[in-house]
Amino acid sequence: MENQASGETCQELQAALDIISGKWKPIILFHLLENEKLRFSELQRAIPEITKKMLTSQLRELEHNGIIHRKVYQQVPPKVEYSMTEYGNSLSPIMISMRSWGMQHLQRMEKMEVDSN
Amino acid sequence: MENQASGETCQELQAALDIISGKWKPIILFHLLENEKLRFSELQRAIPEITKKMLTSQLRELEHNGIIHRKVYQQVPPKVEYSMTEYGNSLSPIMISMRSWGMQHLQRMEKMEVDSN
DNA sequence: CTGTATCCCCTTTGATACTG
DNA sequence: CAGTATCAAAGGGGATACAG
Repeated sequence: MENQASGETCQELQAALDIISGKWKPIILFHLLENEKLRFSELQRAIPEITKKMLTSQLRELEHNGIIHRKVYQQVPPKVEYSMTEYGNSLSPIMISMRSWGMQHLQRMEKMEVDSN
Repeated sequence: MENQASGETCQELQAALDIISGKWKPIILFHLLENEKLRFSELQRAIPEITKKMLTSQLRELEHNGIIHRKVYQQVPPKVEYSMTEYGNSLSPIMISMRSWGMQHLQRMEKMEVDSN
């Protein structure tokens, strides 16, 4: 027990990444951070390539992790709104610094393309 | 062209995550951020569960992205040292904020376990 | 020591149809 | 509208053997 598996040496890193990374989570979070509330169908329109199945599963995971809130209106036809929780909003600093790093990275890549000519 | 696919609406986020996320990259970066230089075999010992194949491929990707430097000593037996590049070190703020968020998240999870009893 | 090359499995993702 | 169920496809990752 005193000698942890290395995977656990940076559990915190993994824990954070498990929540925000993946094929769809970043863009879902992006939209929910920008929009306060979004219905299921609005998210689908915002992310046309995603399937219902994937959208549902990713939203469920985020909800389960306490990042987003799912509000169901008991009516027909159904209406469900998703929004960031207060806890979810605590991810903002990370998201912001990643976006700014990523932006610089994309510019750097672009520049390297050009320079290699 | 004026109407981007939504996946591209947050390209920066994806770009950053592509580099730091994955099954092995976080822990590889973790070790290289803490150790200045590490040989291939030292990384293997630090991450016992990883296979050579995976370690090699992940290091290659990080190198290709300019995050780490690979220094080969032309000798027999071979010796290769990996280290963060200056550019790679620019990831530090992100890594640090992710670790601290992750740490709080783990505590929160733990607390919720307890509270549910 | 520092890798490559194969082969195989298994999870993740996607396509599609169906439902309350 | 907001999902679920099912099945098929794809790709990542592991085990192992080989190589410079």
